[in-house]
Amino acid sequence: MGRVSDARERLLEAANTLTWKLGYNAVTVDAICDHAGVKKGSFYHYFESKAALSKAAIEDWWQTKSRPVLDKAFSVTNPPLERLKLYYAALHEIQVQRQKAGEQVLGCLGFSVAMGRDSVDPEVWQTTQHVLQRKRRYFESAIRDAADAGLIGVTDVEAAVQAVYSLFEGAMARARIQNSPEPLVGLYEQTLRLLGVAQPVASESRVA
Amino acid sequence: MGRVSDARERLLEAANTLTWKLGYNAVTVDAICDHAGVKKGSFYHYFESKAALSKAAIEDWWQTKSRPVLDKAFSVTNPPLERLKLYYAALHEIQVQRQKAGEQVLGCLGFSVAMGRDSVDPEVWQTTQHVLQRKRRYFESAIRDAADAGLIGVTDVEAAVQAVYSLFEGAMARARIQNSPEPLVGLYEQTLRLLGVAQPVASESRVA
DNA sequence: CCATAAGTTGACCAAACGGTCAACTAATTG
DNA sequence: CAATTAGTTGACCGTTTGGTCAACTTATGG
Repeated sequence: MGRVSDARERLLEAANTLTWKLGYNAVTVDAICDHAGVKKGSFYHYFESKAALSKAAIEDWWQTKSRPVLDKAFSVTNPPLERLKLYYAALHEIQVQRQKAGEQVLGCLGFSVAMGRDSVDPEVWQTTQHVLQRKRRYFESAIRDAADAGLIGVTDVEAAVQAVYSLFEGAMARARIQNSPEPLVGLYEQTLRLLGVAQPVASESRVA
Repeated sequence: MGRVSDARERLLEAANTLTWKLGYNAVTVDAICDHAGVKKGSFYHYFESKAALSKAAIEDWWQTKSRPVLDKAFSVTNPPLERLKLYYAALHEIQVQRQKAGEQVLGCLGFSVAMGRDSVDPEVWQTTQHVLQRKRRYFESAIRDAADAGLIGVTDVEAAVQAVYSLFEGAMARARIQNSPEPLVGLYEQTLRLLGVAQPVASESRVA
């Protein structure tokens, strides 16, 4: 009964687009409404508050944007290390496409919002934490699989997971800061180094 | 002539303390004034705008907080790789001390502000970019020195610098997000892996 | 000792903020 | 074809925002 509308979806999309670009605090309810072509009255018909919208938007982002890319790259049908390679390639491609289209390189939405911490609504922040955790598990499982298969030369697997994930998020964050996909180039090769995998062109190593 | 005052310094300090914690956008002029014990009228006696204060504060932060730590750790009297180790140890110690004091782990001020990009005043953002660049040069020079001394097993030094820096900033950012110094643990050992330096306990490596 | 420059104050402003609401419109379905 | 229900609208509210200002206070140096 009653009429139907996609205003809710448009609000979610607008919230993510703007938050990705500007961060949580800099995005106003008015701006989201303008971008979605929805009047403020309608906004509060769909969401209790700006924080409630943001929570739903981030969860939606994860389900519709992040997860599909992760699921595809980290499919267990791919060899463990190949999963990382595919994921890096996919993200690099996304950023390159954005740049070609004259848009900005924005890195990882969840990470950017999570960086806000105290200036972000606690529930929204918790949502980003949850999303980030789920993403990290893809890395963990791939690296554990690689370790089980004897593909990597690492004794402390947990430490390696942490390092690979830090390297990845650091590179993504720097890509945002520099507005360029450049920090993502060579990420896979560097990850192999962290994992103690010999490079295509082997290099000697000495004790410091 | 006229009277003297340290209000300017108090404003710089307050701006950095609050911005470090809350980010650029979430910090208000009123909050800075309250924290500094300065009335708003006085604020605009010293600074043209919030952006002007932030610019000056970040530059002050670099000169008084960041640089001294960097200069001490990256002193050329230390062996190249030891410089990185000392710097990581110093930062880790700072965060541990903060935690012990019941305060929050906040990572790198400049990086957090730079992540804001579009929501930050352009001149303020440029200032953080400049500071971040200067910090990165410390890494670069240490790693180049290590390469020249034949201490590392890496062919593409520039790529190694990028990776080490990404790993470092990623770990710092994650420490902020998790409110814990934990991601900084073992950073040096992981950096050695990136630089192709054999670990204390050597491990085999195979081709993937 | 007093002129003057430097510093301080609180009241004030327009704009922007998140949020509310009662009235209105239009599809759906019994 | 109602009656119901979901969706829409724009005016409105209190608060907070960055910023202004004229009047006031106080150390200093000539």
